[in-house]
Amino acid sequence: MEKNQKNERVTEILESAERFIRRGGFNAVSYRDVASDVGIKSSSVHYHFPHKPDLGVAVVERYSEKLLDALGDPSDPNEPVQERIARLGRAYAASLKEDKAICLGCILGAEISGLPQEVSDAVSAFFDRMIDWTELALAGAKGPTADARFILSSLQGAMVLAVTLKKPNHLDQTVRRLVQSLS
Amino acid sequence: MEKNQKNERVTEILESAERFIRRGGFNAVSYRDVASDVGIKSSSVHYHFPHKPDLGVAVVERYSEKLLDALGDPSDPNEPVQERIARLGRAYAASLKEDKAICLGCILGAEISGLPQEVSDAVSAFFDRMIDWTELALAGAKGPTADARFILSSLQGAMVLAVTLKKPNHLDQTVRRLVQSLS
DNA sequence: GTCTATAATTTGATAGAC
DNA sequence: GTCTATCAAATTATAGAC
Repeated sequence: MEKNQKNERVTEILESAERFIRRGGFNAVSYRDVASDVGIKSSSVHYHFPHKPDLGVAVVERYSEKLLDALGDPSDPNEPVQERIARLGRAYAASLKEDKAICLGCILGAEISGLPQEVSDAVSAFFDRMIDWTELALAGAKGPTADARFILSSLQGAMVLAVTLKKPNHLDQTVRRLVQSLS
Repeated sequence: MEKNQKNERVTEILESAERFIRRGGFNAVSYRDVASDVGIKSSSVHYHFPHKPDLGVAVVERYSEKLLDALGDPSDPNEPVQERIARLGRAYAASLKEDKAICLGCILGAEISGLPQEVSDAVSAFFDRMIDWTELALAGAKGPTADARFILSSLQGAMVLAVTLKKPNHLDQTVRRLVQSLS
């Protein structure tokens, strides 16, 4: 009953930090901004996350679990392969539209060589987990797009183009294209 | 003979700034870093580019012309469609391996909502030009991957995954996959 | 846990001499 | 064009009171 609520304040901080990062990258989040967003002082944020890489890693790990949780079981035998990949695409599309920002992994992946090591390691681990999920989802699927890395990186790129050109539909079209050529 | 060399110093500054941006994003470049990289003082950089958005826009525009120059004619009738797209892929792959950094458009596209307006406009214009080139290159090509935006965004995402997982080959594999399903 | 206060550094930017 | 000198603001981070 205590461990269950997982610390309310920490969650608020992580949610705020995630928003800032997803809009402008790791350098676009600051202790002051997060603090005033949450309604506390920056020193209080330092209490929970002493150094900035700590904050970054926690944001990535929380995001990773949230997303994989939402994706659910990749190998439900009652679900055709196409539907599994469509589900992956919908998860990205939903978060793109709700938050009007690209995937956390995508922006931090793009900045990877400028990140503190601990954070970049967490981002790599996130991608590894996404690849595992997608490989399971694909099972023995065939077709020109039937590759976990290809599907994932195409989705990442589609999000970048969607926000850059302000065409959120480009992501949906990409998902359709990827799914249709699976068999 | 004066206008031809286009100002040596300005070029050095832009090349340095491009390197910093491509490694860590727009906030990862600073007047001081660029200055010491080039061997001058930060105030001298301000002389050429008074405000940071000026620098950002100039970097993007130079990159855009450099890349489109390297790509050459998208509609040479002696060249099959597959070869045109393979050429596009090789251009990205070469710069990924040489500079060990992703495309400038990709990282700035990912950060787009955190950029100064002038810079984000320049990035959008860059993508528009790349889409134009690719549409011309595709002509009336058919196949599940025969779409300019799909190809471009898949390449962008492939670069992100390639640097994140430290697998530069992922980009080459993506190019192959995109090309093979064109007809 | 959160606050006030403060330190040390970095950043974008300007004034004025050469 | 480049320099020295300088600034105001922002940033990460810490010490200590409540």
